[in-house]
Amino acid sequence: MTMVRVRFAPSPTGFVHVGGLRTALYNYLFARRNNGVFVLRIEDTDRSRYVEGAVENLLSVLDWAGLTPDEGPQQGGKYGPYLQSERLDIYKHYADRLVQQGFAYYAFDTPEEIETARQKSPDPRTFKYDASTRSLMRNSLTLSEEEVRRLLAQKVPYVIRLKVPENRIFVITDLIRGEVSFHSSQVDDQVLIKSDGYPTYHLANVVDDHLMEISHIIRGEEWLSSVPKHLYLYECFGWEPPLMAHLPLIFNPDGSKMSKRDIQSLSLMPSGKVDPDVQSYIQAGYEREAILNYIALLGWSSGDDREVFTLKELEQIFSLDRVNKSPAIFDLAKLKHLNQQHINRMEPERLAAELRSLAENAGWAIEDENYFMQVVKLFQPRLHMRNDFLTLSRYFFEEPTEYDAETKAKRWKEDSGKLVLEFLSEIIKLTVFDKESLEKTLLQTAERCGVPAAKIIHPTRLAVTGMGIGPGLYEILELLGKEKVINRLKRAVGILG
RNA sequence: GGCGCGUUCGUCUAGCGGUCCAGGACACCGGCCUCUCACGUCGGUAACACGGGUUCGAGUCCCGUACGCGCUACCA
Repeated sequence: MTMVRVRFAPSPTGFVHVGGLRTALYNYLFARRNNGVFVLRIEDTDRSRYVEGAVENLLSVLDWAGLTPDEGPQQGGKYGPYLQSERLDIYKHYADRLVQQGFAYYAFDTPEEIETARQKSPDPRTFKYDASTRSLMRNSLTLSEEEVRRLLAQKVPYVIRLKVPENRIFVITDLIRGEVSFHSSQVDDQVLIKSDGYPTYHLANVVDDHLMEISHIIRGEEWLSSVPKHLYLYECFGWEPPLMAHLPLIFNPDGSKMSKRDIQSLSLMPSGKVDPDVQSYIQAGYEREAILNYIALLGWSSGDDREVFTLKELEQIFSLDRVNKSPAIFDLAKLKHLNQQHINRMEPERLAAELRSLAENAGWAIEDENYFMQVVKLFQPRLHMRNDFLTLSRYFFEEPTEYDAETKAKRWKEDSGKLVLEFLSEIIKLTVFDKESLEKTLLQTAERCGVPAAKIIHPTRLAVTGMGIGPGLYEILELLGKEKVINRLKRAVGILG
């Protein structure tokens, strides 16, 4: 059994796509599950699409996700370099080898000439540079040897094209889709080396996957159609192709492809579209584990009824044969649900640490660690997003300056001020200020005044927190402490009447 | 247009010929819990694209149609 080696091979286009992150995740999980190696290779062979900082961004997102490569531009490895732009001589070497062996040829046609040929062909829509047309073009198959030598010597721009044979059937056994076959008549003489000397994806990919000893290719379905070219390349080189698994695509809620252009700024789901940029979700405050968990579920399921998984758990149970074939639609509601689930299951200490840095970044001064911890515990079960903590728990750190108008209208009645003062006069006497005695005191006060407990509870909550929602009142009061509670009640009654 | 892939509740999915008048999750609706909001819990609405085969029996296998998506670049 040979070593499992997989790769994530993104091209740095400026941002990491949700689908790209899932591809990285699946590769990572497959490697971990099979004690294999996870390779990161940067496919930066398109100079026209070069984006400043794209590689750094990619690296930082992977790092954030915890999908650390075993080999890659940062960690190195014996199969490097891992940036294709640093491997140009390798591709050239292999392309030349194909030309020498007659599997590929030089083509000198300019884009304009090809366009002209297309227009003059019987059906411009189906025109291809292939076995049926290459004899009409300017290439080393139609030109004399001397002419070819002369053109090369004169540095006339050229590309190297793969000479795809006629009447062949290429069959792959995809790990997810089963057998898929293609007739060679539908594949064109793919450019291998562009006129700028850079390789195309197809050449670089095949060469690198072989040289880096990749055992399984796990990538998006958009690549399925180009597999025959790749298979033929492996054949020409005399190499064994890796096993392949083509993943279903991820779409917008309206069924369209997730595209960066669909999104204006950060607003999610403007019109049946969803932001494809992973960075947006990070910035929006989603939990790392929740995002990974969610995208893992887009195209894969565990087989039992469990859906909430940590990365570590996924590493144990992920398998390619539970990946399905049909495309998935990205659903923010489910992401949010999983986000809440992950916050809920987090170790309180860890959540506290996360929330503390969040709060401190927002300018909060946290003096009492233990107090902060108690507040966090109160809110953990009711946080859907960690950012909500800032608005929901603020009254624990500063006195409310405003009182929610809606709650005031609904809960603060004629007698509320009086009842709150009654309650206040009782709790002032308390020597033990815990939730049990507070509850007992409140209930007794209510009974003494002949009103339902709710008539005191709600106004008190509003007075102390400024809000109508939140954790249990007695827990809030206990945690705030006697002094603050007394001050706030007095102040609120003065303001609310 | 050509080629390829896909099609189970609104969404993610389970299902690998009978145990499926189709199960789970999100969302939605209702109940319980309860001082509120959540959490939790109980229940409800809701799907095998269509048409032919094969078979004693099809969501499950085959063919066709429709629809969707991908590829069809000197982009990946």
